[in-house]
Amino acid sequence: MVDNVYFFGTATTSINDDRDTSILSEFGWNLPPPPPPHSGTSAGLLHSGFDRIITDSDLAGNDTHTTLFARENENTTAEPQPMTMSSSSSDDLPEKSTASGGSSADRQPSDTASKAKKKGQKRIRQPRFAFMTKSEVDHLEDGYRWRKYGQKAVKNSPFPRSYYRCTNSKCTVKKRVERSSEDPTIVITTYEGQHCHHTVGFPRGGLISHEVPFGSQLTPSSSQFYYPGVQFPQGSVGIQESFNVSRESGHSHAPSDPSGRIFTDEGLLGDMVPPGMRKS
DNA sequence: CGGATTTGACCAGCGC
DNA sequence: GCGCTGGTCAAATCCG
Repeated sequence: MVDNVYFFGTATTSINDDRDTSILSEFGWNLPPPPPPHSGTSAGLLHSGFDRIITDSDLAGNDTHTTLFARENENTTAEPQPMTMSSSSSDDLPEKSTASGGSSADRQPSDTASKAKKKGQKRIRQPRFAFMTKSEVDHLEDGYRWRKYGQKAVKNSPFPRSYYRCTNSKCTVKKRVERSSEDPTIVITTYEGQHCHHTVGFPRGGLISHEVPFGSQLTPSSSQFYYPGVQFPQGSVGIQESFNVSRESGHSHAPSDPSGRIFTDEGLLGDMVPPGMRKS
């Protein structure tokens, strides 16, 4: 597996205006799919089960936004969850929709959500994001650390599907990575769940995890976007600057937030690193 | 040696 | 009920 890459050091995408963030918030997510570093040209695929896809035209004004993403359609929700998550029984793949395969999770002692489910109850799925990127690399770096826990051959596709879990033990986020059978150059990444932490891996292998109290700002109703190491106020134009970090330097360009405050290195550190963890 | 990956087996949902 | 399929587990293996 490729070493984790600090997202700010690899971003090639920028989001430029309020409209962009409104589009993201339209999806009800505070964790927009991170733009992969290996972006290319966009593809026009929309898998069944997803309600829409964001295209370059949706993000007019962006210079290099080439990733398309969509939230899985929730119309098929079996049991809406009381708080913030809604479930979905549809799949993001072209083939028939299934809600199978979740049973194994019930065996996980740590998975209390699954534990709660008993016979006769459908597995409650967290909302999912899929986005497609033209890339030669299967597993796109997104700033988080993932552990691969499975790989399966997919029907009607010559390419296997890989299953990843967030390495943070408290984080239940999963993602699936597969190549499009229609266009092998397109990587389809599906995220399920939302990170409960900031995880920032640095190019040299360092890792900083910034825990966030569950439920405090993880809900779609929250006004926070989540990205590795930084929180984006919804509608903030600061998102753009936060992305505009050169790959070469791996350092921040001292972006400013909407109020004009400059994000110095210390400011970023202050946001990401508990004071006790900092090295001078 | 510890963590990550591989891979075969297992399980449950769904369609017929 | 049976077979197919997707999703997950877990032991074996790999790797830094």
